[in-house]
Amino acid sequence: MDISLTNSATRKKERFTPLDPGNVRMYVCGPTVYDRAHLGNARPVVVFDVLYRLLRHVYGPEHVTYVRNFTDVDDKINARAAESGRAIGEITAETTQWFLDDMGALGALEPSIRNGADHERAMPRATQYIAQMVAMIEALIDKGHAYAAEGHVLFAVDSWTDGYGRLSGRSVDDMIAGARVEVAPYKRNPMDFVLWKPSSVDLPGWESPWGRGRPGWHIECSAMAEALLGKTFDIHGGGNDLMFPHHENEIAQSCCANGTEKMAQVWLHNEMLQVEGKKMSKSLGNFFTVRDLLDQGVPGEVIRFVMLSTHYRKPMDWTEKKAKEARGHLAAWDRLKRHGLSQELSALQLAELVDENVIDALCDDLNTSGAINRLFEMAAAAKTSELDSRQLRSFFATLEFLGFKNLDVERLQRRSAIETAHEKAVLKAHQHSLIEARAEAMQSKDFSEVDRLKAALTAAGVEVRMSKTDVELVEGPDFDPSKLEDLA
RNA sequence: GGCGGGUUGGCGGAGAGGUUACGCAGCGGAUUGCAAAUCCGUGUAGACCGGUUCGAUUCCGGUACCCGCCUCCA
Repeated sequence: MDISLTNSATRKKERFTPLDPGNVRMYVCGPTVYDRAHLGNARPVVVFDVLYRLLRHVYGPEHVTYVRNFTDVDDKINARAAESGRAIGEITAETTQWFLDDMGALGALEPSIRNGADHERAMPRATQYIAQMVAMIEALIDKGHAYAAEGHVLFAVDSWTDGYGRLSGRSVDDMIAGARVEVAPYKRNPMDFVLWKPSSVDLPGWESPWGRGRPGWHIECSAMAEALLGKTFDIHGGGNDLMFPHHENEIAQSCCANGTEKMAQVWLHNEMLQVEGKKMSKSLGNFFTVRDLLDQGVPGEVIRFVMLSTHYRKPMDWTEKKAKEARGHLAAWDRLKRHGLSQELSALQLAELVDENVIDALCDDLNTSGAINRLFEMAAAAKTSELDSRQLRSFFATLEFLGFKNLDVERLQRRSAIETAHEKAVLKAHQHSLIEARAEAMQSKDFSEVDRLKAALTAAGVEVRMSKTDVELVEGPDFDPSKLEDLA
């Protein structure tokens, strides 16, 4: 069961061989916490969640470490605090929890250290690693890769011309030619980037050998990755817009400070997300967050399905139509589950029931759309099998493995759980009267009473499904129980 | 200007050098008191120009068009 992945560093699909199969280590760049995650932010989370699940399946959950940071020191956060008058810590804590809630709704597992636990440590906050950043910057200065100037510390790209630009396929000369970088007078080379910058009293800052200041962007990932995963680890992931400069700079910092050849063995980058064929942007008015969709009644599973239906290295287009189709598929599978499984699968069963063809698809450079196609095949076979058949159990185990646990896509539109329970009892009563009425009507051939009940139920937003032997009542999105009160 | 990705049937979207992708929609049928759900069947492809080959949508080269990044927006 070999995994192959397209390594951005070599631009080739390569067989994945962990440095230490006993501890496969992956780092994914997490959010800067100043606002709700938008849909584009969700893509790498979902993509790398699938990879995490695959690695756990192949190497064992206790042999995989997945780290994803929260960057909670950044000028965007400072700006947000300044304009809102709120405390920075309040903003970052709130936004961090939003992120966890929203990504959890998408079925994403929380990162963890090896044993599937220790989520807190696997989601490090930049502000908890300032000391490690300072130490790394000092090492860079000692080795001649960085210099202090006017309260700043800068990385000297000319000190590492062999390595700098290798990931993104640019040379320092090329970049200078079309440079749009800030040309600060204290920079030796215009491409030099900030490792540390001075903070005025009104900005967050930490004491350092270069005075009170704060870290530049990039250094937090280098420091946290080293602290939690070591100087060289297996996989580093993120959106492809991070390839330059963020990842390029991370590599420069880590390799030069640690004296290593590589920061990560494999670099993975997902393509960007579009909305209805266009880049998502505030100016086009097609910008929305994951929470916006959830609030509109689009469940996380639908978002996840749409995300996984496009390969991670291709642009992914979010469209209403795709969301609608995804909802339809999940709803059909939910019906299949209610009729096909008499009980939930145990955790023990889950791992062994995961379909090998789905695993094979994922092993082939994370071919998630191939995996979904396999799901359709499995569903077709499962449909015609007996109650609790292996096909059915395997199908739903595989769905759960892929992060689709709750297939009830209409649930967001319904009332709270307590109300739902009450509604179920009400519906049960109506279901019985409908069954009786129909039985009578079958004899008398007078269906007026059946039609009356059915019409009333439909008007109240209940879907009435009649089969030869049974009557099923399902609350639809517009279900309003009050409309059933005067129904006899 | 530099770097990278893409172009498949009405739509979405894969794999494979030669055999049905699949899904949605459409159409036909079965089932059904009606309606759902479900089942069966079915048409439509591979941007353009060359090359390699017995044979390419699949490999190689070129052209056109589209898109992203290089602007701390993932």
